[in-house]
Amino acid sequence: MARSTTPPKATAAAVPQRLLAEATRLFAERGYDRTSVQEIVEAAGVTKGALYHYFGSKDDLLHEIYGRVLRLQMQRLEAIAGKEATPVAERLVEAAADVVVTSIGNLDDTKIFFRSMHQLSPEKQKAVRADRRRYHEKFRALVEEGQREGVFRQEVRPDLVVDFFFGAVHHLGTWYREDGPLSAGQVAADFADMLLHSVRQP
Amino acid sequence: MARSTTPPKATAAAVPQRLLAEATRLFAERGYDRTSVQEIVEAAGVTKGALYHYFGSKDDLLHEIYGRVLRLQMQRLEAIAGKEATPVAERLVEAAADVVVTSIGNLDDTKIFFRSMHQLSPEKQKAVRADRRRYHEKFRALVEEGQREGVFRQEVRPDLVVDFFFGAVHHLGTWYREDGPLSAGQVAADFADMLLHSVRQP
DNA sequence: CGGACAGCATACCGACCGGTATGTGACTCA
DNA sequence: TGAGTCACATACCGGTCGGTATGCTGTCCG
Repeated sequence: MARSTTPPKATAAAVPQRLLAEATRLFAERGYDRTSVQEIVEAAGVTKGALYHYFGSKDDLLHEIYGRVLRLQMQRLEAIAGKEATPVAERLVEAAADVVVTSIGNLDDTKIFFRSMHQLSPEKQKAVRADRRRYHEKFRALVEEGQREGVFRQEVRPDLVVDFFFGAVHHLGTWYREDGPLSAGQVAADFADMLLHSVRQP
Repeated sequence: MARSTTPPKATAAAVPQRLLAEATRLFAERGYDRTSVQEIVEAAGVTKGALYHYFGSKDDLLHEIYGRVLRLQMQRLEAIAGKEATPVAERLVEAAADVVVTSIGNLDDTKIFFRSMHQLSPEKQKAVRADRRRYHEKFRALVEEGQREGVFRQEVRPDLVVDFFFGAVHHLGTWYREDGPLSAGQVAADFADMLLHSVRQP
């Protein structure tokens, strides 16, 4: 790995990246349990020896996917929530629309994320839950900030707002079709609009 | 089956009901693919012979669960949506709150419902999707009715409202805990409230 | 130039898993 | 009373799966 940055005459991408990409595709399509490691390595054009050279187990692949999603979303949320010059209602709308667009843009990841938590080993599951919790708390903080400022209604429970909205986001993986009539931006705008109306002072 | 309506000295309930109950519990806990028929029959106190006497296959059990959920929810929605004397906004709120309470009341069913669609055979999957579609259409009709009457905002897409809300409902199976601080009624009231505020004229 | 090691490929294993074929006792009915 | 059938139990099967042990080859370093 250290002698040449990227093999010049490789098939397409480096082997571990190819394995992860094909695993993502297959996990999203057939589900984790119904995808065999044999199918993954065949799709990537290698053998099991290669997979177990780079990954310790099948659910290491899954854990990688979860880590990728959480890192990306956490980073984007932090960037948006941190704009202290922007009114909180605008930041909430922007964060909501952004997570919808990003979830649709990586629809395979979204499908996997909300369906395959239980297939992780207990320790990895715990780690993922902790990260997701931190993410939700950051999102919830926006709602609480809006309530303190008086722009959002006091009677809604911030944690329920978050669970409500992210239920809808996770569900995207179930019904959204890339070739459907709605663009990611349209869905994002409507979802963010509904979220805003559900919390702001009438 | 015809000679005695219910065996008086049976273990607890009739065998097929017990099988379905244990299967539901196990599917919700470990997932469909990670529950073996051996585990199901052991939990029910019988053997595989009994299971395959009453059910054609493992995914017949799953299909039964889906049918049970859809029949129940469709029936309840029809009862609520049909109250023509009640204003549409009230009917929407009542239907929304009811599906939340019912989903929490049958939390195992809810967990299974939103996770295990892909484990059904293609034909059964098609049938379930068709039923769920009819259910969503009935719910969507309430939104459209409110828009025609002018009590709901025109700019929200009714189908997106439905996908938004039922995403949150399905997600209940992931985060709601029976022993948590929130009662089913509290969640139902808040969810219904958020739904109403997200669609009604300001 | 010769080990050492990374980067795979090959071959193989034991543990299930869903499903089936067959047996068997209790009960019904003619 | 005996033939038939329902309601299961028992035993078994072929196939698949995640994982591993081992072999091979090219490259880099000393």
